[in-house]
Amino acid sequence: MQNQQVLTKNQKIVLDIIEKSSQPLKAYSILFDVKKRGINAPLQVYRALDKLVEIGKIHKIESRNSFIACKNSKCQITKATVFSICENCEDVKEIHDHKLSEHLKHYKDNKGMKYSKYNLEFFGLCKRCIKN
Amino acid sequence: MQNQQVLTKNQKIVLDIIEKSSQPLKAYSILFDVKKRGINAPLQVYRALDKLVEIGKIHKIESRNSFIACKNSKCQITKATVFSICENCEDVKEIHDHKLSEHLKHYKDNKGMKYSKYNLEFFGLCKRCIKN
DNA sequence: TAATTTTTGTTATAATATAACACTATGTAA
DNA sequence: TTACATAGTGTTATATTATAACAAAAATTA
Repeated sequence: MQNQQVLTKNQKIVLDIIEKSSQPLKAYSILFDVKKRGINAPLQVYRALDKLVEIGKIHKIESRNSFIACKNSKCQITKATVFSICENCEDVKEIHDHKLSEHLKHYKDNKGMKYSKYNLEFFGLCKRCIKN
Repeated sequence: MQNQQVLTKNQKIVLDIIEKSSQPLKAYSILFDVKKRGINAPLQVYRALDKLVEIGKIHKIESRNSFIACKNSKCQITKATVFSICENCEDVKEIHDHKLSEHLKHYKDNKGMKYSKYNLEFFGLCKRCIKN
């Protein structure tokens, strides 16, 4: 199972930083944080990020160029992601909605495409930001 | 109606390039193309792109940092976009699926978020690339 | 062991996007 | 018409995001 794969030193360091953050982090902010742990160059971060995305430990929030840990350790959702993003405070949460996933997973168009992956981002205002 | 808004010179030039392309274009490739028409700097392109996205004439493909014209001139879909992307040939198409849009439009989570927008990108292989 | 693959570290650079400022055009309202 | 506000322009500089290329080290495999 790829999700149980052994991580290398750099991959662990980067994952650790991301998992400790409740919110998505940007590559260069990760770089800043990991400099004290011996990672010096952007490429070292990007390589770790690529791998972590590939094995489903983290996801990329495409519209924000940032990375968030996948809390759902059991199911390897590397291929089907749904996020909610508050456009005011930039709070991001991963959504796990069975009905929605089923709907998307089984989506077929009439163009003969074979889908293997999707990414959905909802934008709006979170509870807190609606009030203020 | 904002979709019938009068466009400025730069906005028209940029939109024209994007509409003539069947595939999404990147900002700097647009810049290259419009240099002969008097647009010299990235910012001029990005400003036009921002506006065109805002009024729904074009959409940004977030995972590709590229821009595609909205063919659907009647409905101003600035807020609800669905794309299919071939990971081999990078062919991108906008999907208009009533059932899917309805489903997404009415999606509610239990977090109290108020959604105003979404973007969905499906990835896979197109008909042609499956064969080859 | 040797061969192969993966990861690392490093420097340099490419690609994507915005800040700041002065100026111009356009719209609006007295 | 004038004044004011708003939106767009042109420009230079710079910030941010991401990858190419190469040599060396580590891990894997046969």
